[in-house]
Amino acid sequence: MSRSSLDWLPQSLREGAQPRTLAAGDPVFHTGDKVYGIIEVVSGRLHMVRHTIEGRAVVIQSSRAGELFAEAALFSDVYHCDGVAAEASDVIVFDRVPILAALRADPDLAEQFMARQARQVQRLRTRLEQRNIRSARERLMQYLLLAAEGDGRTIPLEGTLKDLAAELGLTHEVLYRTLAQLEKEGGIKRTPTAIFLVPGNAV
Amino acid sequence: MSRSSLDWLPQSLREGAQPRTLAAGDPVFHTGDKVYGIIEVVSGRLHMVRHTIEGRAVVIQSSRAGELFAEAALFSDVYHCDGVAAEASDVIVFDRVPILAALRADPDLAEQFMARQARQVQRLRTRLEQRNIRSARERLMQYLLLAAEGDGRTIPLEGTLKDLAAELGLTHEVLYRTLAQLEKEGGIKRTPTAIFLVPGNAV
DNA sequence: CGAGTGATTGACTTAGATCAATGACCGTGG
DNA sequence: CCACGGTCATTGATCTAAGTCAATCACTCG
Repeated sequence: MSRSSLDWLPQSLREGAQPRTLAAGDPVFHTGDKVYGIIEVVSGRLHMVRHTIEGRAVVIQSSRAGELFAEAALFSDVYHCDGVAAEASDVIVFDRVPILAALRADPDLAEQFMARQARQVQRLRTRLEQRNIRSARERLMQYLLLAAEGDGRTIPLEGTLKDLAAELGLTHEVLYRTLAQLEKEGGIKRTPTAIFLVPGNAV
Repeated sequence: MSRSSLDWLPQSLREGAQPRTLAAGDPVFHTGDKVYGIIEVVSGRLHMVRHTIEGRAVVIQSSRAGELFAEAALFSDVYHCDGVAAEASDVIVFDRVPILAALRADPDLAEQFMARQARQVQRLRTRLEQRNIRSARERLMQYLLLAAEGDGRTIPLEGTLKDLAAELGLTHEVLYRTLAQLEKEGGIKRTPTAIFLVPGNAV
């Protein structure tokens, strides 16, 4: 569904853009930096991170190959989060000014951009909703149900389980335990790269 | 800052719009309904609600006088949440089609709309970040610091404390206790309509 | 072959959820 | 005008699930 999701960016923009190669952990911007543009992820994975008062790092957004990163920053002066490469990644940097100009000039482009932002908002709302589920088990199940691919049973694992724990707002230990328990009870099956829901074992 | 935030909607759109008066609890749309348009809140307060598997209601967005409600739905076919009036409210309903047409026709309007959506995204991210703070006390403090008005000390209370508890993802009991404790320790002062931070008593 | 990290499991603690009860404060209808 | 049902605010007692600390094993990367 979002495989080649950037086809809509006009060729003229792609030409002025700059490719960069990042190693895992490389920063792409810091909180407070002036916004220079937005980033397309060609391969790998970028994370948007904030730090709580207690120093805990929070992954706020994760963009994978074919997705944009930090779109919302287009309309800000400075970044409000840190951006880092979660793994070795190739990206393309689009300068801010030409993008904004293109959005003004091309209503189709603008509409698509708005539609993406709207989806982004809805996804964030969904995540927020998830967080209102207190039970680790139910939270995880809710996530798995929503994250299941077309067949409704397969959840491919991008990144590590630790990342998943962070996204769910759980400690990794609790996630491991809950997964182990669900597996023992037959609700899910696991491989290193995916989780499978076993139909008929919901709750 | 967001007092008269809807001035940017062109007069032509306002003319075709329909006013409605809502009593507390009145629904404005249900999950799965076809999207008919977006809503401006003239007075009162609208809530976007979802229901978790366990039947708990989650307030996902709250729009107050002068704000738009369910903008993100413009680009969807059906609503993904329930919309209800949190209190007696006056609203104006803008039909979907003319809004979309106006956004295509007017680059300024489109740009402003995109900027709003971007802010929306950032606000949601901030809320998500808040949820990663586990301690009720720190979560509350973080909220108060961010929600403080210009003077950096006053947090006006819209709605009930129960609503605030829901927004923070805490039970109301815990919120009451935490507020009581903070007050006892001198970190905050309270009136029925506002909370005041006492400088020099952070953390 | 270490150093670093992820995955996993055990033991223990605690903060927040839950259950429960009370008083204040509506608004409303008789 | 007042009694009554409803909700909010508040506080106490108790419980439990998630967090925390800790140890082990398997990998991978240089």
